[in-house]
Amino acid sequence: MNLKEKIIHESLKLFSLKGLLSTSIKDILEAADTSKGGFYNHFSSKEDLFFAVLDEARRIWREKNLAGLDAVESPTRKITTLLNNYKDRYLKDAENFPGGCVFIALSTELNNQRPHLSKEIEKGFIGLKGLIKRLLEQGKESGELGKGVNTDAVTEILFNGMLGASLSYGVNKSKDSLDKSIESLIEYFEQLQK
Amino acid sequence: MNLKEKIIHESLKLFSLKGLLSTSIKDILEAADTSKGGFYNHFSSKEDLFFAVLDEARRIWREKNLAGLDAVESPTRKITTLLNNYKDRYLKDAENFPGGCVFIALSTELNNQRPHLSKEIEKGFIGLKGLIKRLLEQGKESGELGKGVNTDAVTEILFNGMLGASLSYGVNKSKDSLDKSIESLIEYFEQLQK
DNA sequence: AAATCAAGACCGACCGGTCTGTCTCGCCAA
DNA sequence: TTGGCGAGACAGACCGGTCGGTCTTGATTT
Repeated sequence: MNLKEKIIHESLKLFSLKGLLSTSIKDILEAADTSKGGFYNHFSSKEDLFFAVLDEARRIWREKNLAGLDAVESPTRKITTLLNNYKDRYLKDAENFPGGCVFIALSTELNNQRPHLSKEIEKGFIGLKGLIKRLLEQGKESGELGKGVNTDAVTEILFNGMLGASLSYGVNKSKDSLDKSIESLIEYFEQLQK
Repeated sequence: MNLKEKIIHESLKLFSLKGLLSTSIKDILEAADTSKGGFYNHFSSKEDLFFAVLDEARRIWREKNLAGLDAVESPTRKITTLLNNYKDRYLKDAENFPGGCVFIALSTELNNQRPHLSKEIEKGFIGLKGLIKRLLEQGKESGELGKGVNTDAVTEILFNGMLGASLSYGVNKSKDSLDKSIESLIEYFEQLQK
């Protein structure tokens, strides 16, 4: 791993712990064991780094959450797979996200102070919500979900449930509690398939 | 409103917008139209102010969310009242919380940087979760909820749903979306009562 | 020799907090 | 009634330290 990648990786961890604004360049330099010269050789500014970190975070998000999704045919089983990935592979990934979901940390921090940055993060949320809704509608078409199911409402509950679970996990750091949160969501979703 | 109250009130707004660490004393002085002398005459430090703001935020939270709850007898109707209060009286209260729920802003910011402060905020989350669970169990006793209802799981969904809805609202600022989030939660909860 | 990379001194701006000084107002004595 | 005084409220200069960012310098690589 070269210096640029190391800086991105360490910054990702720090951002997940402290957000963008509370992470100083000095923090990053110490974590990556380098200096101002080393840093500004690869990044033109902190904001430049932010976008690089965001790209890497998105890549990891997909890698963790979409793992094995293609191998599953059933849309409803894709959703439960996603939920389990989210719980076990993503949120518990303390190597990359020691402070919890970096998107939540960054979006709550930047919403009202750096709208142009938080807009970038919002795209990911919209994407996830869209994915859930698409899968639900496919589940309806395939007959796995009854025609009476309100896909919009279920999307809301699953999506907000995932966000809420992540937030709770950030606060209480309890894996048991996280498991319960997501398992409750899965239980709810499976009830719809009867 | 005297200066101390004004500082608390303005700080509450700023904390909801930018959190504690990103709000500078200078920001507060300008918002409250005062000076260092005025500020430190009433508060010994920024942390001292933090606790005063937290107290006030909790008072307002109760005032908004628990409004009319005593007048309702049915435990399940208490929950729907709470959800509607949360949506209409609390989250949309831009006067006190222009940046959205201040507890979420502060807890995500402070979780990993000021654990002793975020512990204080966590108490409120635990309290809300406990309230929901208690009401659900009362609903089970009174027969409004079937005996097969898993109160723990429903608590998870309602609580995380509320957090997720607040977080989403912070990101997209859409009242329509907020309405949909909470209404989906209410719809889900009412399904359980059949 | 040229290009690349990293070290760290340095810059102006801003941070939370301290301290001195000024002003106002209530209290009490004459 | 009035003059003097002390306490509290507030203004803002000032402190050491940290912020993001720039720039010079030197070492290493090709």
